[in-house]
Amino acid sequence: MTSTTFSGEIPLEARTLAERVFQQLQDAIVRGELPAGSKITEPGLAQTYGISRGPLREAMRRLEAHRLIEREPHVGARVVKLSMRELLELFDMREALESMAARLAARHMTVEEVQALRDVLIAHEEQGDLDQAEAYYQREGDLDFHYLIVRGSHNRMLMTTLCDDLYYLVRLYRTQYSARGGRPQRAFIEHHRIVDAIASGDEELAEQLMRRHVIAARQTVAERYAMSLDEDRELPKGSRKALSGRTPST
Amino acid sequence: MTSTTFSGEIPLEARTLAERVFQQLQDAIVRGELPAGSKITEPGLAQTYGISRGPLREAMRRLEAHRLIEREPHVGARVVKLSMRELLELFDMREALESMAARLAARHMTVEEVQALRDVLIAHEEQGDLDQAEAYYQREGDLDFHYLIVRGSHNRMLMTTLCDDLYYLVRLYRTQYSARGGRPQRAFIEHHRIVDAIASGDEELAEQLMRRHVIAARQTVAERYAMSLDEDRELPKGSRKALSGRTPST
DNA sequence: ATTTCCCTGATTGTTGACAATACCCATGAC
DNA sequence: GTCATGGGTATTGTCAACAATCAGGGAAAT
Repeated sequence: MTSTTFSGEIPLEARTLAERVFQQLQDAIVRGELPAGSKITEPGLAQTYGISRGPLREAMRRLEAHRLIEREPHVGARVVKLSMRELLELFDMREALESMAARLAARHMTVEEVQALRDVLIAHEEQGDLDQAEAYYQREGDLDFHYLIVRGSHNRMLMTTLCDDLYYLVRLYRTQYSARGGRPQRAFIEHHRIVDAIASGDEELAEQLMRRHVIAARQTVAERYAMSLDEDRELPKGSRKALSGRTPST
Repeated sequence: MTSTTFSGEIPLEARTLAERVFQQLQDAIVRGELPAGSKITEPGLAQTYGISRGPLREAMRRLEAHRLIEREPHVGARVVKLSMRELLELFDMREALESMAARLAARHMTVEEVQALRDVLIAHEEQGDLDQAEAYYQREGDLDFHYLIVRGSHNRMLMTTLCDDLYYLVRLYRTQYSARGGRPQRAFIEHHRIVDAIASGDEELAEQLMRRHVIAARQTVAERYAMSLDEDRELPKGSRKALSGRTPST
């Protein structure tokens, strides 16, 4: 699979060069092929992708707007490097927006959409039992769950903000901190409760459950970070492998 | 005042052409000089601003990312036209993000920042009493209030999303529907209560008050819209002057 | 030895021209 | 009269070359 199949919108095989290279770069960044913090040089990338600098610069402008790269005039661009502070900020954004999405989903989702949501949950669990090491699908499956809820909100602005912006940052973070899905069983339970609330049309409950779900994930990340700092203090010269292994799925 | 003085970030006199024309276009769209729905042609704008199409296209790509224009490949771009549905979606986004901002502001704002907030409120009220017809400053003053709270959240991601994206859409809506600030006295009261909650560090209350504040504004818009539809039905051939006059300030 | 200055190389910003695509309107067939 | 079809024109997409700016290193002065 070359393209992500994630963005929901049909790729339409990208009618324009700038569009295509934008998607390719977005994917490359999120997958870690372009490492976080690495410098991006226009002639280099232009040659790599076999295009001119014109469309490339337009693609970079879009990446900049999506917060995936950072530019400084006359100096250059680098792949964004999420600090822990920014990661926690991201969780606050998700708490606000996804809880709203859950409320709207409880209000607007059709029975077919709710069924699709349950199907994803089931597939997600089977995948998790089947091959726990195959974290890639789990990660995507997890985001697919959240993604379906956001779509269920029937709020286009919310959809683009979350799916086109924030979720790519989430994936970038998971790549950057090599975060494989953690605390799966608890997340599964929470997912089920959220779906039930949505299915029963209980807006207030759906919002509240999603809010706590995101908060719990945020807290786990914060605690793991504090722990990694403690380890660093105990082993002052030790190689710091930040937040490796497992971080919570949401 | 050429530049908006609103975006908070120091303009730095825009080191690059693309940056400058982006800000100019952003301002022109929000102020209604480029009418909503009007087509944008690249050679035309390039000549208008005296630049080449290269930087112009980069600026347009940024405007597209900020949802101020809409592009279709090989066809062209037009200034976005906010439908009532999208406007209500915008209010949902604001409810989610600004209530979060208010909570974070109650947690993080310094006493100096709270004082600046009170100063803006006072100036806002004096302006409102002084010259009620001078709606421009009132509009900006109102947004400045919300803007300061968002800054007080000390969450950069929230700041850019609200101040760089959503608030420009709010201003565009106000221009598009020629919405002069309405229900001022009630909004004033609500603003004061929000500030008091923030000053006392009551996160829960600040969030809740801001949420209701946005919801009230949303509801007023929705009611006025329904009323305008009724008028249209009573006067079937009548010229429909959508939502003219007064819409709520927030 | 350290600091300052300048110079060189490379990268970014900008431009104008060329190619491809889509809209518009006129022409013709039914 | 209405609809399909074709060419002309304007606009968008892309490219390669030119100008402006910045980073790094070396030489000279203190």
